[in-house]
Amino acid sequence: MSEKEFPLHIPSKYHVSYYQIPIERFFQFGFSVDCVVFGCLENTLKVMLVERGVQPFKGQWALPGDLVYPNEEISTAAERVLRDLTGIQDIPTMEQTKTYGKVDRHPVGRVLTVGHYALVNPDIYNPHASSWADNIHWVDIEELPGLAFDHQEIIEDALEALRTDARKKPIGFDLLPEKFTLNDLQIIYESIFSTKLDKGNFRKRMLNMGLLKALEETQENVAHRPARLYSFDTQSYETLKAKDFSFEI
Amino acid sequence: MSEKEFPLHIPSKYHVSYYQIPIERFFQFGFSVDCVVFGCLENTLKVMLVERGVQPFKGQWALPGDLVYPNEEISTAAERVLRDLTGIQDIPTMEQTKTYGKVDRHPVGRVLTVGHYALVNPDIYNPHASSWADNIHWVDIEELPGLAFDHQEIIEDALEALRTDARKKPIGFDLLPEKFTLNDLQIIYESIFSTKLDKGNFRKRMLNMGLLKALEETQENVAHRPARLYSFDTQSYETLKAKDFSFEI
DNA sequence: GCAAAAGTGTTGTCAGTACACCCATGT
DNA sequence: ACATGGGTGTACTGACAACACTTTTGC
Repeated sequence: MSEKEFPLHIPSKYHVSYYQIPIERFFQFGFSVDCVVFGCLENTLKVMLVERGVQPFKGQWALPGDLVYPNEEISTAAERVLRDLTGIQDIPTMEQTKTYGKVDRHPVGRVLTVGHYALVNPDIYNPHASSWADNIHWVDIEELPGLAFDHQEIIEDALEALRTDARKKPIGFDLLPEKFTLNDLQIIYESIFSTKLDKGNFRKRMLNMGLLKALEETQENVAHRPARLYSFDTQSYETLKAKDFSFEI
Repeated sequence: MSEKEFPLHIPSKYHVSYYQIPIERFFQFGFSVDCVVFGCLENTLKVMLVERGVQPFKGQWALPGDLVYPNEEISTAAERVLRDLTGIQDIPTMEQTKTYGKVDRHPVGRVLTVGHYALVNPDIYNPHASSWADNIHWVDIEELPGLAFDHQEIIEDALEALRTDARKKPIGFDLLPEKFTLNDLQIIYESIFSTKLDKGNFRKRMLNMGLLKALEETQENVAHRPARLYSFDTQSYETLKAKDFSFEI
């Protein structure tokens, strides 16, 4: 990308009249996006952290994030960050959480950042993590290291947002591969909410909702009765949503 | 406020190395806050709108909002907007909702805005509205006029956030005066969720939660049996919150 | 007395919980 | 055979919805 694509288009057409201050003075903010990427590895909810390759905070652990280009949409920027990191083209879930703008949060100047959370499934993150293996780590949400900027706070808020959303929308499925067992699903929810759930009751609720398509396949090579595999029934979800059905957990 | 308080402090210490673009280029964003102020008038949930006094969109209906000063916190800016408008010093509820940043959302340049919602009660908004009477209106949420910028969308999202929060936190009380009847409270919730609720069941739930202090006072000069007045028991709420009690409606 | 809204009580249903039990597979 | 997790059934309970009823005021 060339410098020409970054014109400095300071506006001058209007003035903020009430204080007699030229409006250019208000156009000196920097602006970034940060992504809290959740994944489920080893039956635990983890967050993707990177080692920063640029100043400030070079070498420290941080969330994947970047400055936004002057002509780039917020959501596009967040998707770009995640795509550059993992190669994912279509991110199933990417939600804005909150915006952080403390005057002194960035040593370079006044930089606001828009927090996001994303959910990725094992089909995706396994192959691609290796290309950046040195500086991408999946970290248990209970064991976060010291982080650059206010990224600790951003993660905490993202986790809260994830928990709220997970009660109302079937986003747990986005953390699973295409085919999964009911136990896989239960583990996801136990991990998100840090609780234990009753097996029988969990199964009944999930199956009664009509969002699962039972496949003919079962697990293989397990030292116990093999579990049936299911997949998320997107079509059924869309029809149910239309009739003011609501996912509740 | 003088111009001196608005220095142009373009940073130059660091460079974004991966594209060889000087970091100054990324510091050309404008940044504002917008407030969706909810109040309950005539037993209906309303939103405060203002007639814009400056360009762009001068003369059109819009949300109260303003550009943020380079050394001002986001929350401070939102409180300032509301204080300038209503004289309120301590806003009981002011929550960030979402950030809007479409490239073309502002005709002057790239301006991001952080949406907020605020709840105000009749004790406050009645006296102060008159000082700006010409250009402040309370509008029924079902009957919004055409609005400047993307303010329609900001209101819709704020209403959704209000509804979500109102189910989990006792914020309905912030829309009421100090002393209120159970029916007043019921009307608030009916208005927020646009539904009808059963009187008996609503009373039972509210009283059982232990968040209401029954006063010795009753209504006066009503053409029916006068209702008992209640106030919100802040102290009880704090103790209950500590024991992982959760408000649910 | 009557209208109007405050305030109380009763009943049935349904969803969630706890928990016990059987089933199929690898070693 | 037995360990392991998959999968099913039952009984209890407590919250909530529906609705009928009594009470207190002004006119």
